[in-house]
Amino acid sequence: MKNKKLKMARLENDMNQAQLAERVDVTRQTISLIESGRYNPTLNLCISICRVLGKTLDDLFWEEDNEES
Amino acid sequence: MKNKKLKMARLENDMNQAQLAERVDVTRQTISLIESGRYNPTLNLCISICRVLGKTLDDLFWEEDNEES
DNA sequence: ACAATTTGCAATATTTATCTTACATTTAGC
DNA sequence: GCTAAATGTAAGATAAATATTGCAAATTGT
Repeated sequence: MKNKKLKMARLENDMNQAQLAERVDVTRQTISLIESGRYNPTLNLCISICRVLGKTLDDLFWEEDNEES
Repeated sequence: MKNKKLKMARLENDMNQAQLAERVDVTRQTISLIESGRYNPTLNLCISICRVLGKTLDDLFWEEDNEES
């Protein structure tokens, strides 16, 4: 389950993975793996990402249990 | 920085730490340390907690940068 | 098509979240 | 005040998040 919202928010902010990674002080691979849904990131990292991208946790990391399927 | 919101949501649901821990499949200590702000939990754990307590990530784990001080 | 940039991905190493066990402290009922 | 339940906390072990390096694949602009 890829994290499309994160990728879109990043692109809205005109950043590539490397730039976002530097801003939140992780490696590019970490960002890549979060976007591809293969990492289970730390809350603090999620918050840092949200702050940089001007979003909230719900915006980027929350999914309603009743997402229209 | 304690997580008061989490503790309050837990009490609203009439649960003690042990019960919440069992529901989200971690140990009581993990819940205790998250509430006391000493743990940096995993996103998936945060989401599990939210689901059990009927809250969202923003409800329990987000703080506006401009919280009135 | 070519070159440059961006992204995906794999193996190994390091750090950190979480577990296990156990005990101390606080809180609530009686 | 006593007792039981709830919570705080600590040390060592384990699992998982993240780093590091390097290269391959995909994307973009020319």
